[in-house]
Amino acid sequence: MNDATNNTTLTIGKVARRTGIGVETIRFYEREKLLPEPARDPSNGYRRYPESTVARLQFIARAKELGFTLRETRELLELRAGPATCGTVRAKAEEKLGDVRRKIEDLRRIERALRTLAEACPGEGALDDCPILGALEGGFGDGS
Amino acid sequence: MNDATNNTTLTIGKVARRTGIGVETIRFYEREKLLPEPARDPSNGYRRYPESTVARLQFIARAKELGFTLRETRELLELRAGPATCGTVRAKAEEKLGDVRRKIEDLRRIERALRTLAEACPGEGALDDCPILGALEGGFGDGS
DNA sequence: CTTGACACTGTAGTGTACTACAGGGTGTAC
DNA sequence: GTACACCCTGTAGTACACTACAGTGTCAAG
Repeated sequence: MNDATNNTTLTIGKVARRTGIGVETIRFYEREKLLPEPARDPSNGYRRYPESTVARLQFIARAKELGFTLRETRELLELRAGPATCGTVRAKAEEKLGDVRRKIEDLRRIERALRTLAEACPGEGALDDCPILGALEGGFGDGS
Repeated sequence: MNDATNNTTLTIGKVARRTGIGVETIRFYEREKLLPEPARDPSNGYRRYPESTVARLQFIARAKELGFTLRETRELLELRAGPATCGTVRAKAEEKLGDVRRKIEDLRRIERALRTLAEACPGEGALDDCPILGALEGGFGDGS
């Protein structure tokens, strides 16, 4: 992450506009260790972010939308930056894989229920005429 | 959801133990309209929940883990209970389907990156020896 | 130089989602 | 009757994730 070969760095405001994440939130993420402290412009103390920060922040935003807490997101990001050995990375990656696969499976259930619902409601009609309106329930928790 | 034919109803504590969700949270969900108000035992005013409440609460818990806000969860649950016509249900269900599919796609990306990571780290070795440790980044936001 | 946007640090406040508690009532076993 | 678990309502507090603000410095255009 050294931009010595590429001089393009961004101020915090530029990063914010690029990502739709507020400057205050970006500084918050730095405090929470989701972002590394960026280099500073020596002449004014302003943060200078590498271009890669944009992708990192977009990852963080998406992870939040997928139900990951900030701590979990940080752990995902640290997989490549933290542990000392490859074996540790592998073990942690596989643990996270289990979480991710479960989320996918659950979302698939919701998708199926919603699709069934949409296909069962082709047009006009009272709700009483849609016998599959209970499709959303029973799709969960009981191992179907 | 009428238990006239099935007398089994549950007190709030039983529902809480069955679901792992606290009684106070259950009452909170009722206030937030995620749960309908249950019938009451006339002799003491206690809530009596139908058996189906357990599945409903498990759905709510899982939806939260999947990144749905309570409002979004409520909207999902209201798909079968709210709008007046089948056509409206269909339109809303399809809107939600879009959200769900995007979440699935994003999770798939994370899954792939994690799998790549795990497979690239077969055992011991310094992190510098894992050239794919950057797999997590760049997997997002750019439509790669 | 003036003006307005942008940046800084540190503190305070907001929204969401719970969670705990106070005070009091109910049920059951001993 | 006692003790304890359970229930009720309503209020207050906590955790998480931001978001706003105060006071001050910096930059760039006019």
